[in-house]
Amino acid sequence: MRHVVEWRVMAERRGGEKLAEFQKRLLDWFRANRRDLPWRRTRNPYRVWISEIMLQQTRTAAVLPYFRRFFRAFPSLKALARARGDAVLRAWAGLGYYSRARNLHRAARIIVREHGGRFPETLDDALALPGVGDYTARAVLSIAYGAPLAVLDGNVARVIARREAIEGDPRAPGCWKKLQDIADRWLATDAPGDWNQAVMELGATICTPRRPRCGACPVRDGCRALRLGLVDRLPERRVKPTTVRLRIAAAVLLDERGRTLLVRSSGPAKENAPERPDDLGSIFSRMWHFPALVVASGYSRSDLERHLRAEYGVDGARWQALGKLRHTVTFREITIEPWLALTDSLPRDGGRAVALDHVPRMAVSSASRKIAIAALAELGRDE
DNA sequence: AATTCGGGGCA
DNA sequence: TGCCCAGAATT
Repeated sequence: MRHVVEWRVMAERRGGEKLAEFQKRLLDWFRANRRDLPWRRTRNPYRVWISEIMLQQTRTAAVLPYFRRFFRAFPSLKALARARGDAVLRAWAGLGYYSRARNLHRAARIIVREHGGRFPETLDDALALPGVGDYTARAVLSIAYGAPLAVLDGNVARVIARREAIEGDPRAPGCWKKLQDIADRWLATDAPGDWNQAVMELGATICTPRRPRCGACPVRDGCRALRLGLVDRLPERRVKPTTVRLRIAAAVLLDERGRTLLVRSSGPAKENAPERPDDLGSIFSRMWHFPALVVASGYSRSDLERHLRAEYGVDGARWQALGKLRHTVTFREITIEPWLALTDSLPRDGGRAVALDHVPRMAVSSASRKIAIAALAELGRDE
């Protein structure tokens, strides 16, 4: 028993030494090789915050010119808070994800109003700001204030998945949690900001998604993926079934009282039957939907007319094509071609007649909602 | 849990 | 073309 306890203590000490050595090697490498980026010149929380928002899903090279320009236009958090919304958006134009700019502006005003113009220092206060999620809050607080918080982003996830040979899709909720736990354990608490940046820098420049440069890696000792020959297979690619492209024609019938026809597809032949990609019922979430037909690219309106007559015994007069809609559901990418058709009467059975302007508020799939809104918009234009 | 939001680099 | 990226908000 005594031996077991001693062995455990020894193992933990060895683990601790290994961790400390790993941390030192990576930090030394980072401090010697860090890129000289404009947001690394001070620890000004405003500067760090702006850079982290801009860097969300965006490459460093793309951010550089925008950061300089943005910072010239809005040199301080208070200047940003005072600015007009359209001025902020102008400075953001071309960078993409424009809700980032809107949230940034809103958050600046909140910070001035509620935090005396200084980026908040606690995790909860930071997370309460619009546009600040788990990653950004931890990044700003650790880099600007030295808070002991480990970040987890795409780079860190990849480094951890390789070093610890973690299998599974990193973005799956369970796996992400496990990765965050490891990131927390790894954190060099005496230099959280440098540590976080070091791991991300490693992922961005050495431990890259494809063709990582393991020969140049400062911490290749202790990398399980490298030892097991799994570097090219980790992290696991996200399982994304090949998308099926599908074209659907849908009819928005309209009688004189402003009512339209909704129908419901019969379910699959049997429970747990493999789902066919062109199963209308599943496309519309097995809810009420407009009469629709899977069509080829060269179909004509008469195909849709024939379908309506055969299935529901209804004829349309005065057809009008509405704009094409795109709808994505899991592994399907659907182009919907909605048609508006005036009719004298709706069928008594085989479906239900409801007011068209009521459809968007009904329990229908988002595809049906989009179609109804497009039809209503078209009708509104005529008036 | 899945989708949306953008633009660019790279194989 | 498809994938990936210093993610967050919404439904």
